[in-house]
Amino acid sequence: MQERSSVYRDTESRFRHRRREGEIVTALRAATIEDVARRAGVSRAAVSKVIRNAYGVSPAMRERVNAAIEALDYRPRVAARAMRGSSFTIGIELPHIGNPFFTKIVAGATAALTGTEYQLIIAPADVDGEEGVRAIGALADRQVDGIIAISPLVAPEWLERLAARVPVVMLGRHDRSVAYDTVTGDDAEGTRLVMEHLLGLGHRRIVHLTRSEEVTRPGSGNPHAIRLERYLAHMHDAGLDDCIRVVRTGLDEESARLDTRALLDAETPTAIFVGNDELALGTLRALNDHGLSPAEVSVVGYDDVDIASYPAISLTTVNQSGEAMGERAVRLLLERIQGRTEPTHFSVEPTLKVRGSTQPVPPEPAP
Amino acid sequence: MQERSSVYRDTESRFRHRRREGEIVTALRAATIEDVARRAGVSRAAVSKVIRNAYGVSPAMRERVNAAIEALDYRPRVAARAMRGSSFTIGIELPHIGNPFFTKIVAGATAALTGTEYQLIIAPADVDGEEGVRAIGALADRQVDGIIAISPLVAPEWLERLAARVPVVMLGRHDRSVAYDTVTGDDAEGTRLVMEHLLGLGHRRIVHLTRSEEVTRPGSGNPHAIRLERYLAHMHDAGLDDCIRVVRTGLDEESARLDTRALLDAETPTAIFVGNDELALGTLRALNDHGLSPAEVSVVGYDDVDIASYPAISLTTVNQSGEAMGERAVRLLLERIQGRTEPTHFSVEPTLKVRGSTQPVPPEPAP
DNA sequence: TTGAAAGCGCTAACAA
DNA sequence: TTGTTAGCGCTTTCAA
Repeated sequence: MQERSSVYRDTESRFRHRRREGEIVTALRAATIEDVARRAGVSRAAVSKVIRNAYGVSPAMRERVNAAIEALDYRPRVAARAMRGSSFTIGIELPHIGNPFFTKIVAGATAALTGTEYQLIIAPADVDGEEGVRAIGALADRQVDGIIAISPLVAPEWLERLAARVPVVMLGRHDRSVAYDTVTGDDAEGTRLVMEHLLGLGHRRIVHLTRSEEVTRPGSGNPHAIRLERYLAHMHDAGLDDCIRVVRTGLDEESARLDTRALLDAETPTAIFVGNDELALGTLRALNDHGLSPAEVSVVGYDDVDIASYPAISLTTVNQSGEAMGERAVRLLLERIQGRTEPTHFSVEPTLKVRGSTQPVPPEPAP
Repeated sequence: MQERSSVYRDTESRFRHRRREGEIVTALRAATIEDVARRAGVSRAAVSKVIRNAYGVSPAMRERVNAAIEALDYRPRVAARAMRGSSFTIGIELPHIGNPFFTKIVAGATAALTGTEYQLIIAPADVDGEEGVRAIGALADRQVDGIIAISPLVAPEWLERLAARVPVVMLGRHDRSVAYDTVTGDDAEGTRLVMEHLLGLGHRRIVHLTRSEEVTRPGSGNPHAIRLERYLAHMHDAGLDDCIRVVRTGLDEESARLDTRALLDAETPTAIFVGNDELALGTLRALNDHGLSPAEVSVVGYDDVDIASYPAISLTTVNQSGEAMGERAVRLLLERIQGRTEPTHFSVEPTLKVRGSTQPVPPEPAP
C-alpha cells in the first residue's frame, strides 16, 4: 500500500514506475478506458457506451473502439464500474462448504449464470451464526448486485434492511418478507414422507438427530426447525409422545458421529431420522463403530447427496433438487435487478428415496 | 442502472430519493466516510486513518471517529478502497466445486484468513480450460489482492503476466516461475507409493484411469500429467510395458463410472489406479455395476477425501493435506502482499492409506 | 451521434 | 496531529 506513494503515473506511455528497495521497476500498466479512447481517437464516453452496448453508437465507431480494446487487451475495472452502478457480480453465502448439498446449489446457480455478464462469487462461512453474517456483510461491502443467503442465522429485520440496498434471495428458510424473495424446499412435506415411511415400517422408537437449539429455534423458519417441529407433531399424532427423543449435534459429519456414539452408548433406538445427509453419514459411521446394521437401526437422511445412492451406503433420504434451487435463486435475483418489485417465493417438491438403510423394525427383545 | 438517473443525492440528510414507477421512494442512504467525518467533526482523512489504523491519530480523535462509525453503522465501500489500493480480498479459482479435495483446500485457506482483514471469495469454474481462465480473469477484474489458482489450464506465460499485476499462488502444477509462488503435492512420490503397493501385491495388469489428453499434456506440470508419467515409468521399470493401459475420462464421478464400465465391457484388469478419489468413486460404482469385488479388481485413488475412509467404501488412496495446501497458499499470498519478492515453492508430503479396496492379485484364470 | 465534465467513496501526498 | 486536495477508472448527464 505504501508503495503507491512512489508510483509515477505515466499517462501517455502506459508505463508504471515504482520504487522497490531502491531501484525503480518499470512495468506495463493495465490499459484503462482512457487508453482505449485515445487509441481509437474517441472520447471515454464513447468507449463506455460500446462496452455497455448502450444506445447511440455508430457501427464505424463501435468497430474502431472494439479494435482498440482488442489491441490493448483492455478489461474494465470492476471496482470503478461498481462505484457508478453495478459490479456485475452475484454473491452467494455458503454456510458450510463441506456439505455436498450446498455444492449442488452452487452448481445450479453457476449454470443459471453462464451466458450472462454476471460472475458468481462464493463467500464461505464455515461456522454458524456470526460467520454467516460476516460473509453476507462482506458480499454487501463488495457491492455485489445480488446476494443469495443460505439459511442465514439472522433476524428477518436484518435481512430486510440488507434487501433495501441490494436484491436478496433467501434460500432455505420459510419465513417470508416483501423485501426479499425466497427459495425453499417443502420441509414439512419431506418430513411427512420420512415419518410415514418409518412408522409404516413399524418403528416407534425414532430418534431425531438435529442441529443446535439456536438453529432449530421454533418459528425461525430454518429447515431444521421445521423438520424438528414436524417430527414432534408426527410422533405425537402417532401416539408416540413417550418415544420422542431429540439429540443435538454440530454441523459436520464428525460431530454427528460423536453424538450418535454417545446416544448409542446410552440406548439403542430402532430408527434415527437425521437432519441432513452429511450428518447421516456420521450417524452411519457411528452405527458401524457400534457394530449395528440397518436391520437393527434404520437411518434416514435429508437432501439426497450423490453419495447417498452409493450401493455400499444406500441411505434412505429425501431428495430435493439443489440445482433447481440454485438456478431459481439466480433467476429471481436477475429479475429483481431488472426491476421487479413484487416479492416472489418458490418451493421445490421433495420426494423420498427409499434405500437399504431403512428396514422393517426388528422384533422387540424381551426386556 | 437507468435508475441512477433519477437518484437525488441528499448529502446533508442521508436520504436517497428515487423515482420508481412514478412514485418517489425515499430510503436511507448508506453512510459514507463523509458522513462519518461530518458527524465526528473531523476531516475525511482523519476517518480514513482511523479505519486503516494508520499512524498519527490522537486517542481522542480515534474515539470520536469510532463513535460516529458505530452510530452510523458505517462500512467502507470496498470498491472505493480498491480504486486507491487494496480490496482486502483474496480470490481462489475452483475448477470443480463437486470435488471434496478442493473443498479441503478452501477450508485451509479460510482458516488461514480468519483474524486477518482479508475476505476469501471463491470463483467457481466447473469446466476445464476456458472456464478456469474466465474465473481467474474475473477475480483479477475484481481487483483482488491475491489469487490462488488451482491447476489452471493456461500457459506459464499467461500466469506470469497475471502475476506481474497481482500476487498469484499456483496450487497443484509443478512448473515453477519467479513471478508466482507454488504449492504442490509430491505427485511423483505419491505415484511411487501407489505403484509399489500394487506391484507388491502382485498386480501386473494395472490400468491407469486419468483425465483428458489436454489435462495430462506431458510437461504441463499438471498433477495428473505427473501421475500418468510416473505410472508409465513404473510400469516400464517393472518390465510391464505390455500391460500399460491408459483410459481417459472427464472430471466428475459420473464420467469415471461410464468410462470404467466401457473398459470393463472390453477387459478386466486386476487393478485400476485412478487419477483422484472423486473419479475412483465412479470406478467403484462401475465395478459394482459389473458385480466385481475388490478381491477381483483392486482400486486406488488419490487425495484421501473423507468418504474414502468410510468402512463400506474403504478406498486405498494417497493422502495429501488439502488443508495444509490451502493454508500455505494464503500465507504465501499474504507475504507477497507484505512485499516479498523472492519466489517460494512449497510441497506437501504424500502418504499411502492402504484400505480394503486393494487386495493381492487373484490367480490368473486359465485362458 | 459524439464528447465534455461532474462525481461515485475512498487514500495518501502534502501543507498547515 | 490534522486537514486540504488531487486523483483512482469508470458512468451518465447534458450540450454540441
